[in-house]
Amino acid sequence: MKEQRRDRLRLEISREASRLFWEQGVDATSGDQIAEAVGLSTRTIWRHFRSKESCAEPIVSRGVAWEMRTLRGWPADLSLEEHFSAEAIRFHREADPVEIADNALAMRMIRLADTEPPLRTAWLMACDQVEREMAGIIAKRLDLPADDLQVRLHAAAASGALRVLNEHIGAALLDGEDPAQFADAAERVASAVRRATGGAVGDPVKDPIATAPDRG
Amino acid sequence: MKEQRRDRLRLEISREASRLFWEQGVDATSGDQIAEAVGLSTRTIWRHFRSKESCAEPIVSRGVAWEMRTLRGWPADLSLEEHFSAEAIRFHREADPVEIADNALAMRMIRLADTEPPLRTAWLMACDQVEREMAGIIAKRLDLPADDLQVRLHAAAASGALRVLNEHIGAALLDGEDPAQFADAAERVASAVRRATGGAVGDPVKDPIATAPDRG
DNA sequence: CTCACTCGTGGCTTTCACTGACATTAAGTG
DNA sequence: CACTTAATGTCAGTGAAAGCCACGAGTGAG
Repeated sequence: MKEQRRDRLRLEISREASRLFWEQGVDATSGDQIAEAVGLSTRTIWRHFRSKESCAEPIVSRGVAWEMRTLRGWPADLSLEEHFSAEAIRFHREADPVEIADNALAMRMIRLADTEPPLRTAWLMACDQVEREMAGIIAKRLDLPADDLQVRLHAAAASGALRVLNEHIGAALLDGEDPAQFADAAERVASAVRRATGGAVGDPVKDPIATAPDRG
Repeated sequence: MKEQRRDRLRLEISREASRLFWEQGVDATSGDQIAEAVGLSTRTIWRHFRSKESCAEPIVSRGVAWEMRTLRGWPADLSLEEHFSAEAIRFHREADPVEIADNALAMRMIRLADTEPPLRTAWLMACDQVEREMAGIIAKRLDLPADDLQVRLHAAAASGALRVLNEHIGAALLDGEDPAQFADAAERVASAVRRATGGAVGDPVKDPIATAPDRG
């Protein structure tokens, strides 16, 4: 089965499962219900997900997908603040409605994770993946091996901060707070990462062609 | 049932479960086996633990119990380096054999968590608890509410760093590395926390009676 | 002491998440 | 069209977890 098609199906299942989890809770949602909602047999659900809770993983991962994509494309000659702000502006222009809907669903799952232990494990596992990927990005940026202890410490601290910000902003938005209040989310993430890594991650690692603007 | 008695029983179950997990793997260990090893009925096991994997949680938590106790007793007028080093020395003098055995078991579980996803979730959940408690400690120290965003960011970054150090040192010890190599573990933890919080957590928050020694 | 009451536990039973083995279908290829 | 292959469906398990009821040990009141 094509990787792409497989992932799309997993995402489709995850959307329905997340919706049901949100509407009636995790415990009250059975594998049969998920299967029926997607229009597949129950057996097929278990072929694509090893557990009921993990059905939420693809949607939950999408909650940090933008951050990860942005980090992966972080040019060596830009500060984190510069890059994140620019990408955030670009995102607001090119926002894909499907991605926005998935994001809202992801926020709900992360919020649910506050009270539903099985979902919290899914969220923490997703953040664990983020941490591993971030270790790779930081390692490349600092020109160190990916399993270097210092790199792992930076990755853990930075991804921990990223997780807290995601939980905080998501919860606030679900509580009906004004989204404009988080227009500076990119700067907040950047400064949190910079602080969590003691300044080791955040600066340009290569001289830009032109002089960089000051960062205060 | 008395809190204390209940916790002791949970710990007893956890010891046996962890031993079986280590000896024969998580999948190969059944709830019945755990029950038989402790001398309780299977039904009672499920009354005390919501899942098979979570049977490892109390032992896993003990892997960070010393750090948490030490943090809880961190006097306002000492730096983290000073306090941790002093406590580490004290621990080496007063080491309780039972605690040492539990610690070894905990290290094995954390190592197992590398390859067994269900145990990894248990480890991450334990670290999540550590983070929450650390948030309380940091909040008190900085005289801020426990749900303050900055406090949560510090707690996440600090507990993430603590987790990585635990994984790193535990794995090294299990691989037979010389324990003397980690004699400076306390300083490493302290400096990692200090760095992960941008220096916000680590300094004394109250003038000591006498002048504090320098910290380099 | 003893009756009543609570609480932790054991055994039996059920539910349901999840798996293995095999049948079936759909799509591609000659 | 027959043949292959991959994806899904069907059905009968397995085992983790929960419901239910009963037992026995403690405890306090009378």
